[in-house]
Amino acid sequence: MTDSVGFLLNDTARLYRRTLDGTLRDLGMTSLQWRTVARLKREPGMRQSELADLLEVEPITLSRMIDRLADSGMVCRKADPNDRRAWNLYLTDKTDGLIRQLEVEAKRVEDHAFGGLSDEERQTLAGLVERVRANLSRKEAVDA
Amino acid sequence: MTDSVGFLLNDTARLYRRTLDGTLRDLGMTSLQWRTVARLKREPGMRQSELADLLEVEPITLSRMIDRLADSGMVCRKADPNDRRAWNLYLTDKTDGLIRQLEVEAKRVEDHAFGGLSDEERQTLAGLVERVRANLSRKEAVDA
DNA sequence: TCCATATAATGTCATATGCTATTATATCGC
DNA sequence: GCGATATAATAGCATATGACATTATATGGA
Repeated sequence: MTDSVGFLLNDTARLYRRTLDGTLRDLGMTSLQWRTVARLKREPGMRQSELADLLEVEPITLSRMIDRLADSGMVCRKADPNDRRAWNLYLTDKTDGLIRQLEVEAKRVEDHAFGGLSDEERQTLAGLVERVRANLSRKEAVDA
Repeated sequence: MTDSVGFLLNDTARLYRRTLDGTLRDLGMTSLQWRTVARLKREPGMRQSELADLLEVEPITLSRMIDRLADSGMVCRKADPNDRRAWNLYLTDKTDGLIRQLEVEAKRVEDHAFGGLSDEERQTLAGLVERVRANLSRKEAVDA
């Protein structure tokens, strides 16, 4: 089992995450926090339930994560004008510098990880991994 | 950031883990538990500290994990004959059937994940990922 | 309209994990 | 051999997360 391509893929991703988490910790953020911020940057105004779904955590987990990010002034909640049960989430200006730092660090880790691979090899890798991802995104097939 | 090869690799591995975790949960095991059992199968008699190091969890975390596995009769601790501080860890006969089931399920997930890729493509993928893993295993280079 | 059901968010409790400290034992330098 | 230091395992406490329950609001059917 530990020699399979699946194991190799996961072990590599684990090393990747560990490396990135280390640099993130230096910036005072956890992995879930930066995923949260990165998503909000792409798509501001999301509801908590949408974001929790995208990040694949429970709504209550995201709720408390947003509490902390709001306490530290990085995220703000605004009442959803169309649904009084819901909040819309936005990044504050305070996060701009932090996000730039994160992008620099993420780029640094990526350069490290894919160092020595030509552009063509990177594209080949991306294409193959994308096909694996597409397979895994098809829910039904595992038990088929 | 979310379009990079690094993100793709991690997202794919995350889907892979999630799929496997789902089938493991049906067998009543968590991801850490099956990693623990798989390692012990490969190398019986390890000390807790060695195993914790391999699994990249804190010794206290593994200590409690072994408590639970021992309670359920899957692992047993034997006193290390050469070091009275240490335990040697062994799987019990009870786990044989479970490990076979795990291997079947792991194979099923792998077939699902890599379906549609030829043997040649799988080898290409494995080779490229292995080079990425080798890069990430070199600690020094991220900040260089 | 009004009731049943669904949904958004959050509180409570249980569990898993990490940090720090503690105990028992081993190893190293003299 | 003996004291200082290192190591194996574990306990106490703090934190992060998930399952379940609860509240407020929205939606759909009679």
